[in-house]
Amino acid sequence: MTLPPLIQSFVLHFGEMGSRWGINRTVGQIYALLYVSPEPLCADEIVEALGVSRSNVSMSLRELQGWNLVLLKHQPGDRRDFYTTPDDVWVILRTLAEERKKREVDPTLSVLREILLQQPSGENERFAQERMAEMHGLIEQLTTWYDDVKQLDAERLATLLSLGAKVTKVLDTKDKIVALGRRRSASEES
Amino acid sequence: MTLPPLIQSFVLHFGEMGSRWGINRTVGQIYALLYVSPEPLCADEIVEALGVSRSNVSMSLRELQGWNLVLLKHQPGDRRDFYTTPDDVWVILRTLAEERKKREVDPTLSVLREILLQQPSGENERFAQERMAEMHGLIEQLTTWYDDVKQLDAERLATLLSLGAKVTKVLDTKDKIVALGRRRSASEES
DNA sequence: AATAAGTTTCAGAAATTTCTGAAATCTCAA
DNA sequence: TTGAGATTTCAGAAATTTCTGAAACTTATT
Repeated sequence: MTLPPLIQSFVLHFGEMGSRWGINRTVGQIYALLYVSPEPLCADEIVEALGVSRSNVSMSLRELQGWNLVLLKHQPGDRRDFYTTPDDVWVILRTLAEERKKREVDPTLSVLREILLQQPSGENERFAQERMAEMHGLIEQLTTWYDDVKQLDAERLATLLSLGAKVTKVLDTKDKIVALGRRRSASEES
Repeated sequence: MTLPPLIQSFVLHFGEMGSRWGINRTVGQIYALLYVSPEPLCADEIVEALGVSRSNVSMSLRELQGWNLVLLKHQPGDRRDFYTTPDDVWVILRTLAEERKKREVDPTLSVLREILLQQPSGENERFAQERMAEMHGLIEQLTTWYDDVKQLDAERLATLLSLGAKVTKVLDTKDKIVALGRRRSASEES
């Protein structure tokens, strides 16, 4: 691997982190490399930069495509495939969230649903089912919220984010105003 | 492994899922088992239930303790350690979020910060640093939001969740009311 | 201090995952 | 149709992770 030191640290870090997520080292490194490259890279350039085998790069790129984390570009008059990452970090975040949900949350949700349909035999199973129902409920709440929020355009999302917990303050204020309005119209009626 | 079928499916699923996260099969299975058990279990009961070695159970329990995902209980007059999971699913969620942040996000943030302090030499490094700054910015926004929101009590959190994207509607309404208020006081002034 | 009941550690075995090189396949152009 | 340039596949090698059994350790009790 022969990369500028600053880029190399980044790439190596993503390689390490890879294993904490479900992805492997090479996949992480390739992603990092593409992310910081000004121009799309072709497979051989990646081989060169990271010092791993051609076939490994091929398989890893395939996996990244499965995650929708890389884009394929073609240079006119060149038969090779060139790869980049989407350049808007928010887009990347959404994709990541979507894919992780698909792989990590949805399967669990469907296993839970299936089990909850069954008839428990015995007290232990009954109790277990109750616990699973709690878990199922929580996950469902979270995914509903997520499905809802992911529709928002970047701007509103940013507003919400920067407000953070202050949103509850706004909610409180609104309640007060509504209450005030009610009182007012009540007194007007009398 | 000799468990009621309904519980067995759940435990096995968590074992499988385990590997999609960073945790291994046994750790996942033990967690699932404890989660659905009405009473705390001791190590030997887990060995019995899952059919894995005693030492494996010991190491896995240790790892779960590292994640703060299990609680140690003692029965009076019994020297053995008994384990459970917290029973409030919201507590579990918070713990999970906290620990994953610590392991997956914080290290990246600190690597990024470190790299961003360095002086880029050459155009490629300059560009890479810019990209890293974008990533750093996004992560920082997210963690600030998270640090903020995690303070909320369960009730408010639930309200926020169930509102979902509707929060923005409330925000819009509030803006209108404020605007209205401004217009009113402006006309009073004139 | 000896013992007993329990837990942890750790070196190596077993299993799994990742990576490679060689061969197969694909695809466009002549 | 052939061939050159490129990508993909896949069987096995290499590396890593997980799991086990045996030994070491801890701590309460006699």
